[in-house]
Amino acid sequence: DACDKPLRYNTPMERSLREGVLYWVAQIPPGRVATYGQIAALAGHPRAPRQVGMILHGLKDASVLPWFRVLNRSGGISTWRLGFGELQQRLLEAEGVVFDADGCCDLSRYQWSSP
DNA sequence: ATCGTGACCTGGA
DNA sequence: CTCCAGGCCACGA
Repeated sequence: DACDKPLRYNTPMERSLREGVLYWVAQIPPGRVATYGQIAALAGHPRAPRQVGMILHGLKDASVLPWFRVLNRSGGISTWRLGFGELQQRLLEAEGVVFDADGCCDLSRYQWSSP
């Protein structure tokens, strides 16, 4: 597991969502990206992309999970306000992801599709 | 236990 | 294209 926080599962659905998010984010290969909505759908909660962000935000040990490969629907970074924007863009650029002047990358080129 | 907040997205106007 | 409403639920106080 990629999170050192004790897992409090109130319902099977929570278990599914949290574990699904951690699992699917870990599957994103270097140089590719996924969207919050995509991860939510893969985890079985197509209407809960917001919670994906919350779950990633709650990670204590973020180093073992490629959280930075998750972008918003326009291929942009949603973590500027939290101070992670610079880091996220730098990490992605180090993997070859190119951002345009608007701070977005071309999802048709970089978005990962699950096998 | 409740409550407010929020790394988001979709559909309709 | 923009704006708005509603969904969804983890998280921390």
